[in-house]
Amino acid sequence: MLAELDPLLHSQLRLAIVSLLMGVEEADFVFLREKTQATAGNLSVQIDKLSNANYIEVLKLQSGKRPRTICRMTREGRKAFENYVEALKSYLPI
Amino acid sequence: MLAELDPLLHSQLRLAIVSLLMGVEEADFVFLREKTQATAGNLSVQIDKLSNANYIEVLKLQSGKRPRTICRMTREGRKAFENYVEALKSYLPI
DNA sequence: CAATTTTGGTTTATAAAATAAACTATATTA
DNA sequence: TAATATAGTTTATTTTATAAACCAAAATTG
Repeated sequence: MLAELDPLLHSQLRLAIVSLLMGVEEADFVFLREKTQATAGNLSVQIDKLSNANYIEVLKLQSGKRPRTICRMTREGRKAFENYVEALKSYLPI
Repeated sequence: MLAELDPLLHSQLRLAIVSLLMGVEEADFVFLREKTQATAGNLSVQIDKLSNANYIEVLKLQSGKRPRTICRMTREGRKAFENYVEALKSYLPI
């Protein structure tokens, strides 16, 4: 009862990022910024943290065009999210 | 979609405190410390924050015996918790 | 086409939060 | 009665979140 809450996911912005990514194959920086309403700086930092933890995979494209940063969940990230959700349930009347 | 998460409740320890209090009429400091495994200092600080926000009501008894700090949810606190749970659902596959 | 603005970010500085360590006062025990 | 334990609070430290300042390339404008 009252399981540990993965601190990497227990943060509003990172949870939002992961929650969005769980629903799609992949999403880019601009999409995430618009959906989360975060500032670019904040989003950049949090994407890095998720990436360093290997919860998401980040591809930085530079194809003559403007840069494009594409994110997607890793298997490890999906597992972590599922664990987080289970852990959360121990706190909630669900 | 992706509702605001009340920062006062989106904290593992405070969420634990509130989650425990939601299940009972009242609980004292020692009970909360044992259940949450928090240090007394940390627990004390977080109880203060919840109390200052009027999410919980705190009674400090000094009846010749050792001190006894009793906490219980306020109506406002219950409402806040319910809102928080609803908001969380926008992030989760529930 | 040169200057300006916009886009898509990163880096760094600041503010806020969580947490533990140090401390206090009373009570209990040896 | 001296030592220890209990029930906390206060303060200092570490960590985290967040925004502001910055940068390079692309698009726009006059």
